[in-house]
Amino acid sequence: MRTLPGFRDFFPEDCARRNYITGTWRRVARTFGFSEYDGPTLESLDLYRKKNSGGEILGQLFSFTDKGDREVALRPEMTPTVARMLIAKAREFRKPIRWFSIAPFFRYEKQQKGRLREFLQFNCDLVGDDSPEADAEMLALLIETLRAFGLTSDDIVVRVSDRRVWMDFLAERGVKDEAQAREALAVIDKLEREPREVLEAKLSPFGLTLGGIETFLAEAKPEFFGRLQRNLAARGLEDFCVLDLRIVRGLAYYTGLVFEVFDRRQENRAVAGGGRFDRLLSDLSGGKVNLPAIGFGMGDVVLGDLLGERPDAKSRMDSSVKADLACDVFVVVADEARRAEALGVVQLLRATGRRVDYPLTADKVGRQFKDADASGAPVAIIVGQEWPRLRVKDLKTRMESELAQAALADWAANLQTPAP
RNA sequence: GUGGCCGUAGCUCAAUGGCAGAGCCCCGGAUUGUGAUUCCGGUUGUUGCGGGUUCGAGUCCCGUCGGCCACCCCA
Repeated sequence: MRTLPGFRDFFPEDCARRNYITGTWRRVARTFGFSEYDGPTLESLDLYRKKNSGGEILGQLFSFTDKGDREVALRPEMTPTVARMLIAKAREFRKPIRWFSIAPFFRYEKQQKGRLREFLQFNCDLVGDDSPEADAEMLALLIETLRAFGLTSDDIVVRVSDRRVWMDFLAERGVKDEAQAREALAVIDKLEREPREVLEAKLSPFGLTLGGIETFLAEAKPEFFGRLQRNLAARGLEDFCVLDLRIVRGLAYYTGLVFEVFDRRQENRAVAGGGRFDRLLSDLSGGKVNLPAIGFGMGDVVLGDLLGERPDAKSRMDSSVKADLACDVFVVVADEARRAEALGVVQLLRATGRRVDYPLTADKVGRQFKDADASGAPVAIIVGQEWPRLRVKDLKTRMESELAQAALADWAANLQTPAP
């Protein structure tokens, strides 16, 4: 009895880790004025077959026929869903639209490090503005999100490219047909991975040479990148980005800027990726809605691995996990005859919003302190013979003081608890 | 989907073809109102699963499932 391959159980500690990641995503997106939205987990298979996704995603769909004979698929990405939502109500929202979502996705592929069949993804989209400043704003959001986890420009890098640069390059060399250009881009996408001879062979049908492309890669100084860097420099974020025209990305709908985030040591897969899709909404709506858009996705799997590997980021995550799992107060029932009073104390503390644990049945005081320690509570309230006075024990310093029962509500209101 | 390596207690691992073990974790105890560390005791196994070879298989062979890595691609 175990989970299906690529699917996960979330024990409390795993859940706390997930809460840390999703909570950080949500917090940063909100600081950029983004609103949260969501869509259905299950979609019509047609949504992905309309060849807007393309690439491998179609082959990785978790799809089946439902009891009503509909062909359906668990969503493998958010962009088609958000595109449909935007098309449905495009006129209702003030532009540019700033939306984010945090949701589970499914892809049927062989699981390995950084790749599961169910994962969470943070999706951010900026719709209705095609300016380079909008591009920079999205990269800033991406970078700030990673910074919020304690990652620095020594840990990660955003490799930035632009498909328009390549389209111009190809057009100048006679590759003008769009389908052909797309095939050529697929070869360029493999520059890092395939041997030179194979690349040469694949490029020659387009009238291209590997040498020509390498020269272009080395010498090209596209104008867009300088503008992007100046915008990011004004925010102090310029160290996070490098121009890397080798990034092309597999999804078919990208039209301009494209980017992927990697750890500097290149030990993991891409942490996040995205780009500009200025024609997707128009294409999907048959021209009814014509809004440019840029977006990115960040998965929880590679990010989680990376956070565990970087000491600073890890200690940040660990302390959040600890705070998430801990109680605020442990009530010790030192005298079983005072259990009723102890329950009153528990009730009062909980009413103030404190997380409270206590022994459900009679237990030795020594055992109770052990449990108090394990509960993670920084402080214990001891209810016993001295009632209506209470003893307050700081579980770290082991110092005790006395508190009148009548003063308990005020004491609880002033209790400092670490932010989760 | 293709290839390589791996699969023993909840976890980390040990056991020449010859009685399946250790550490950690967990639970209980060390004269009844105070939790570090310590000491004592206890539970935990269809050796992933199914066949085969052998007097005898955790160990060798075949299959299968699962995991890791690479390819493919990407969050």
